[in-house]
Amino acid sequence: MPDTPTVTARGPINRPTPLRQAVYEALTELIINGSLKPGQHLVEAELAESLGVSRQPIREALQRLQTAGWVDLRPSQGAFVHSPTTAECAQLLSVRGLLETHSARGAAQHATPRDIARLWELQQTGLTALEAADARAIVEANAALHGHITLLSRNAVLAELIPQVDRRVRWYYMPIARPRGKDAWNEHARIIEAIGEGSPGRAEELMRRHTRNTTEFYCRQIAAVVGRGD
Amino acid sequence: MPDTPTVTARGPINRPTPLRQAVYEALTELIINGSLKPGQHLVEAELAESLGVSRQPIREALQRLQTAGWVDLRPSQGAFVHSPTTAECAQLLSVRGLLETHSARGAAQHATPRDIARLWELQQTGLTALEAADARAIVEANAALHGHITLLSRNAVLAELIPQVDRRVRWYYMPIARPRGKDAWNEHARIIEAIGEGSPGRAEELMRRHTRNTTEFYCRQIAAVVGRGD
DNA sequence: ATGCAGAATACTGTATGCAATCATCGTTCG
DNA sequence: CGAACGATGATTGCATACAGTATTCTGCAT
Repeated sequence: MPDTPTVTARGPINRPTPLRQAVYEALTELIINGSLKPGQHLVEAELAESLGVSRQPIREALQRLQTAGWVDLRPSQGAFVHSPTTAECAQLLSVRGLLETHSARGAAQHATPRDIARLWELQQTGLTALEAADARAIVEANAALHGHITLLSRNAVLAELIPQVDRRVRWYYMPIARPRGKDAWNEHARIIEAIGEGSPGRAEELMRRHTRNTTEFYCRQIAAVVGRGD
Repeated sequence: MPDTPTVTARGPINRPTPLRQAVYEALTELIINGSLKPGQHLVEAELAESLGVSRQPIREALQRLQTAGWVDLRPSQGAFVHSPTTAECAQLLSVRGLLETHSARGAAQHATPRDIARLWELQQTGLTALEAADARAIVEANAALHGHITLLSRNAVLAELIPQVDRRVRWYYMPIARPRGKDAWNEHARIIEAIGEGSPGRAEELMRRHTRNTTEFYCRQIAAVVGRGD
């Protein structure tokens, strides 16, 4: 590996991680895993004590949580965990599909053989998780694969927008939806092939169909859940 | 008008506007109009004194400015006005086109005759500004028209994402680009017609071409500016 | 003259304190 | 008995104060 210099270019880490960022991540985690339920009133003092910090980092984290759509911040009333509506979730899914379709096109235009190899690795990780029927690992592998495709599109704006949308989608659907299973990963394989061939149009179309399938899959599950009065 | 209840539903305003929001808006304005230049180091204490508030509202506003892409916040170093690259701007344009295309489709599905009438009003405002050759008014009318189409799509996620992208685009291009002129407004008219007919596919395609034209128009101007070494 | 080491400075990150506002509950009047 | 009013407790909004870190300047050695 001649491209391994004397100092492996680790990211400019070692920056003292600001407390507010740790708080931000802690709170998103608490929201995603359901410790903080939708609509719940978040009291700054409680969070501060619970996390062992002062109110200031909490407040700064809440600002970012609001713009990311995790909480609603009402003046003089405080923060409330955002309650997504069914309509909003459908919108999230359609927008995510749109953005991912675009990123697949970009990936097909910019990917190097090395990138493709990495995609196949991630695909294999997903297949392994699929065999083990490890739902958590499947979701994670799926996010990793889609995330890497976005990265390959070399589009900073997409890379910034998609995670915001994607995390919210996953947060809402995780409790009620099961991963799609083998079909999805077959579609992944064909998308990777198209990207590897450098066929933007083909990759775009395949991704469009893939996200459409995913959207329909989830919408059916929602309809079932809502239908039985849950 | 039977839908006018005893209490006209004015938005639940009159909430004491938090200082942090005023600061947020003041800073975006300062960035857009160039008082704060890209790459400039924003010192909290200076901003605080300049705006006559303490550092706390400044810090909270900076958090939101970061997630909105206006500033880069480096740990232990402070806030710097974001410096957009040419590549990033092209990406912003393409993503905006993507989102607006989607919103045009949604608008065609949901718009009422009353909504259409409003669109024609906005169109007329734009034409008036065009005749008066008032660049500022043209840009504003354009934003108003596109914004209303987004609103008609009844898609909260789009309504949340597009302004973020759009404002950054306008910020970067305003100093170097002139409005497109009559062509753009002819395209607008045809888009409104398609929305009025309730033809999602047609509205989508027209908007796609419109945004593509706009993107190319701006990219040519950039190339010209960069080409002459400015 | 130049490169480096060390201290001084300036700024950010965090904590705490106080005033203003909102929600809740008990009371009183119609 | 119901509804409006007022007091009280809790919570947010803002300001100030202190600690930690990065940058810069100065002086010295090479």
